[in-house]
Amino acid sequence: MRWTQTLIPTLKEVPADAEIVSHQLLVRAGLVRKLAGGLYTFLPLGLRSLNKVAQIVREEMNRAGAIEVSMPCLQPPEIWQASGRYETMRDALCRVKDRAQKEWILGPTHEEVITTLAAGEMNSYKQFPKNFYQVGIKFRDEIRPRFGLMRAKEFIMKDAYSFDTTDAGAMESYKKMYDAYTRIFSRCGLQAFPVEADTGVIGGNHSHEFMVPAATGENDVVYCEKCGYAANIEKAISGVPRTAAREVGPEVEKFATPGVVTIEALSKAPYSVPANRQIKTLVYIADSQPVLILLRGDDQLNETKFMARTGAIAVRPADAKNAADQALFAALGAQPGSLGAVRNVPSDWKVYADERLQGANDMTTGANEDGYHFRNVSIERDIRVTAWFDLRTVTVGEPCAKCGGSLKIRRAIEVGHVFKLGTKYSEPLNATFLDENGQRHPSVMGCYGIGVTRTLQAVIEQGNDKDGVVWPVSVAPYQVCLTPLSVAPGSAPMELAEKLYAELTAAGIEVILDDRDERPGVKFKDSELVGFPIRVGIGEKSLAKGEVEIKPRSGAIQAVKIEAAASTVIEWVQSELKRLSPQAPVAA
RNA sequence: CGGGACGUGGCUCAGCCUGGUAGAGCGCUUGGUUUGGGACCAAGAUGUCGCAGGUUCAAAUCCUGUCGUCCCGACCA
Repeated sequence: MRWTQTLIPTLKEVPADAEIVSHQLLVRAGLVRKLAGGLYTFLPLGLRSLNKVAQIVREEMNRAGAIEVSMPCLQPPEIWQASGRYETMRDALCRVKDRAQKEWILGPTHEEVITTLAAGEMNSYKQFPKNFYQVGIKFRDEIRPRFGLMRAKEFIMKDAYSFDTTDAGAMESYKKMYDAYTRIFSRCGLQAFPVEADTGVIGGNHSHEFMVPAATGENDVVYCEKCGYAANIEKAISGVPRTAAREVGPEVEKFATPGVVTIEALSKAPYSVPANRQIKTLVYIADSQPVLILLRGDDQLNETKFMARTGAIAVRPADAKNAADQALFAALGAQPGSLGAVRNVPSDWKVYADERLQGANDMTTGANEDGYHFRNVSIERDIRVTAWFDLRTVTVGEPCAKCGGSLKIRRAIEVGHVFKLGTKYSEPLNATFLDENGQRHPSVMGCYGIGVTRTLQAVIEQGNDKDGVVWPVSVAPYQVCLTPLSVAPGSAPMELAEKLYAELTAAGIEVILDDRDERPGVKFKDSELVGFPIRVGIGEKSLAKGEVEIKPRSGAIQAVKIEAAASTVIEWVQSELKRLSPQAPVAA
């Protein structure tokens, strides 16, 4: 491709609406342009890189035995009602109406569609196992799209769905995808690692996310360097000890704490109750029902755990500023800051307590009377706890639950997610098969997603420097940029550039020839901004010495004899591709 | 949905407080000089100052509303 024949609108200045470096570079390097919030047009170079990620995904999915299909974006709401997600994912669904005012859903994911297909076509155990995948557009009504392609209203996703006859078979399918994902991200030059994850509204009972470490990521990952434990903070557990039991105190005692409405205030003089001897009482509304959540004063609630443990679909904290919620505080008898669960708790309210409080005594908590607290509280003696769960958020430095090592936390971008679904969709949508004995069973499913557009941006987020993008050769829009410093037809640099272009192209190398009549500085800066992995500089100066200049994007310029230029470039590209290919190939 | 910031030429921004002629740099067009790290000179084109009301003799500027964008939170595969 010649530079002048495509469209590469590079920008010197940082776009005002791009916050993180990968988003800035996507725009500055002329890869994408925004149409509206969360909606992007892919320009020629951006599309090339996107397609390369998609191609790597396809190759590895095929290698793992998955088969490609293509499903409609426009989906009937009926199948969403059947699975129950018409309600549970309601807020994330983009809905449209046709001329007859019939509602359609712009698919955010395709479990319902593929399961409907399987229900019709996969009726015998002899047809199993199968793993269907597609690469296509997904729609999410994101509350707040941000960071360019990272969280968009419309994006490209690879989604795969496996169907097995047994749980063990489903585990095997899961493992194949897990391995394929490892290979995919490795080939994209990404340092991605799997972590244990919550299953959210997708459902199922076993799940890993593939994370790319990045300060700008939207996820916190808890990990242990000693044993390799890693989990999304929404799921992570730790080995923190339970609250130390003390000698059982006397009766609960009320004491005045005028104006004290925070854990911190109570921990200071004259009260001096350490946060770890306080019980924090939160009022939540879970699926329209008020509940109390008890945590130790120095712990934070993990809402994802709360939802996962209780099965709640919609939860929110009661809001003292919300008139409707005031009735809840009135029922308890106090405002936030003086709440507790020792008395005044309506008998139909569930009280969930974090396991760290099990057996705790000599605790202090709100008295459900503004300006008063109780001390000498023994939680099992004085509080009606409906159920004990792990509800707290892990913090840095806590002991690993598996090995006792010190846990760390880092930010990361979620680029892939694998789920073992079980029969969550096959049962309601009647995806059943007959076994050898003529018995009908629901198929055992798994689902596996990769955010292709997000992966592309993650590659940039991980690969850049002050001059621009630093692409891995596997994902770069072009592998080589030929930069003749004179483009006059018939000039020596241009003649050689044309010759190298033909040779490299014939060898299967992807080349762009910068045939713009621009000054050298402009061409060098642009090639670095766009980030082509290798640049061949062809100017009168080096030609006079019988040489060209080969400059890897992240390495030093080297002078190479003209005769050796093409072979040097070819070898370099091939060795880079080999370096990015996974060490241990998986058998098909 | 709550909090905050911002909407001025294709891009980045100034001007607004204190109302009165719409500006700069980059980019673009033309000509010339340049030509190994984002050149220089000259000439030029490009704006209903997001939109709608209001105040005023007069509004980019003040007021109200609205739409959009970005950030934080909430929320979220």
